[in-house]
Amino acid sequence: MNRPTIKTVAAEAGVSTATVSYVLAGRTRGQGSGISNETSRRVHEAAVRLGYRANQAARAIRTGRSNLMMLSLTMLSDPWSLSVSRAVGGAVASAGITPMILADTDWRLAIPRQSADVIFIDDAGRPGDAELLAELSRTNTLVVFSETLEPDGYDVIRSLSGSSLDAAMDHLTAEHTRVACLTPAGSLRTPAPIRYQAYLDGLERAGQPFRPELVATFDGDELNAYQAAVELLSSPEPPTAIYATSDFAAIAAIHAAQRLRLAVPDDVAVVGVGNTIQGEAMAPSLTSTGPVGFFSGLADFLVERAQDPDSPPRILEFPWQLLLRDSTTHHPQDLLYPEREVMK
Amino acid sequence: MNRPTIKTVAAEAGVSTATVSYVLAGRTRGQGSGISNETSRRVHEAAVRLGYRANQAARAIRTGRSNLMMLSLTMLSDPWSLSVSRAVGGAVASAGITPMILADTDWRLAIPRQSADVIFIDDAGRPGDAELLAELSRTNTLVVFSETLEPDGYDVIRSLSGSSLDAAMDHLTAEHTRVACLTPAGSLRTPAPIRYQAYLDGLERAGQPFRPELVATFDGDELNAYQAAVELLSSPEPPTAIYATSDFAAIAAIHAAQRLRLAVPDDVAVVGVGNTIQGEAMAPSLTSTGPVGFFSGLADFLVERAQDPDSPPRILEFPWQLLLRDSTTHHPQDLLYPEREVMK
DNA sequence: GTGAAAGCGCTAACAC
DNA sequence: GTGTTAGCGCTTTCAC
Repeated sequence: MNRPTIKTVAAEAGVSTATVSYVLAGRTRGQGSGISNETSRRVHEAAVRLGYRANQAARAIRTGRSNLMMLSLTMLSDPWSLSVSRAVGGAVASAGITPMILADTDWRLAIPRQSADVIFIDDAGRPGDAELLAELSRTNTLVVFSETLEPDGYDVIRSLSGSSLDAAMDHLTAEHTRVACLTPAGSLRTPAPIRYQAYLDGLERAGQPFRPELVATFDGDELNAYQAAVELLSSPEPPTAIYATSDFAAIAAIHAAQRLRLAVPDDVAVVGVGNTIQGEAMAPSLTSTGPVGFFSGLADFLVERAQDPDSPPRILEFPWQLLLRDSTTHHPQDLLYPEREVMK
Repeated sequence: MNRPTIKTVAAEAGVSTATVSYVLAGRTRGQGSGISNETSRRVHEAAVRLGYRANQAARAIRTGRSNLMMLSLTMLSDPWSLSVSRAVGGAVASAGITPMILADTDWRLAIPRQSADVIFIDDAGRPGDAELLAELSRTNTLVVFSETLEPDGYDVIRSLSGSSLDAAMDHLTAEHTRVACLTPAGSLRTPAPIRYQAYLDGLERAGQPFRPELVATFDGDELNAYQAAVELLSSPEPPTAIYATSDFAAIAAIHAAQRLRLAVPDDVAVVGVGNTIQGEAMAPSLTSTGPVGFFSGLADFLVERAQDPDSPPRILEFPWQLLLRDSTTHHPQDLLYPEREVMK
């Protein structure tokens, strides 16, 4: 399967490799001058006849651009990841960029082995990540989603969840005295991640005690979240409300409740975090807090960055809102609790 | 951000580029001879100090191998796609191959622009695909999932659903006289895809009439499937059983039923196709038909093919079984209806 | 044990 | 209008 090269095509068309390169790049050469229609036609014909397709690696080495965008998505099954993929897929279409997903892989190990014009990283929060990212950004164009990092050679995408998480907790504690939390096991570290901290703060604001038995943790994906929720809801004194630190966990909690024949929201109210389309579309629709315009904003920024790698690193912030839906209230209102506007 | 090259490292370590290449490849040079420990140490130190990382494009152009596996997954949100991703992620780990997902994109357009050591294509059935794949396989190593294509320069992965789909329909028609079908809109073409044909055949075998109003179609993903199922189940004379041509559609149908306060399986029984982990884990667990050992078998084969691109194209077939679970029967049995063994 | 050098396929000055 | 040519960063043969 000896692949035809630009040389083969040049020979076949009876022109030089340079001409082939120019013709196939669709460029008119030099200024003022161009390539004759006759030559162009011959080259195209030869290329088609031979089944020629440019070697991307060779092009990349020469131009320094791969026209690749890499999305490192740590948990692909998370609806959040799927939303990112979908939004990016739409945004890149016209830009000649191909988005590739690096799934369920630790970017800390994988990035050094790959390259792309721009790399999006969806989880950077571990100790040491700041240094590692600064180091990697010397040789890669990085866009990092993080609620805590500051730009340092790389861009930071941030969604300001702060007071909307508080609003979510207040929404629950206003009517419930047994509010549980469903969160990844890693959340219990100190200092607590912002989403979990909001749970602790919310209880305190409401003057409610912290009960360890109301904190359910899980490792990994929705199946484990589901099992954790089943256990939580099967306990002797089950919660009447669940604050889940992600939409997918909240969705798993609702499925768990339905499995146990508990009515949502009557027997148990559920709120998520992230405001995903999946939560919005499920039944009952999921009350959640999330950034507005986040996915399309992220996608547009990634495309912009892929095309202009050298402009100074930026920070992009998205305001969050609490969106009340059927999983916490029977009478869906169009009420939003708008966050102060912090878009920049 | 001038990236250090092998040259930079060579200068820093006071050796030649060839030596650097050998040291960093971890190879002992020539036969018998080797690289002195001292030199090796100096090179490694220099590489670390400079933050050197090999340019993959340059390596690819030289060796003809990218160590990349491309998974073209047409509908990423489909649990089937996630299972493929997960299985492959596990299988490649030790082989030094990085799997990249090309999501929600038409491979017919995208493949010519990219390259990888091996490319997996998950939907090839359109007219003209056979020719296009044969053409592409001249310059790519392809593994194609298809129930109809034959190997032709590329490998074919096939799951033999045939009689297990019949078993699924027989399972429904044995107890139901209003069996609906939930399937993508594209299925209605002639000739009918095998999964939809099995519905038609099943009705006929049972001597039941075909009722157009019991065929619900949808475009795209689970949200649309969900809506189609809601409509179907809200109709004046709703079905008492649904044959969905995929697990994700079946899962959407169960959610739709739950939304409408219909009990599964009492008010409506549901079977899926594909036997995904999501269907197995949901509540009620989903009766489905699917290949056994498919995902791990596919993943292993992809890795094998990535490492040995030149052995003759193969066809890999996986037998299907009907797995009875809670979405069609109240007393989950461990009964399997084993397909005749056709594994090769 | 190590270095020199060729060349992978492509692009972009520059020459004519 | 088109051809020549110098590399991009890397691997690998061959010479020392």
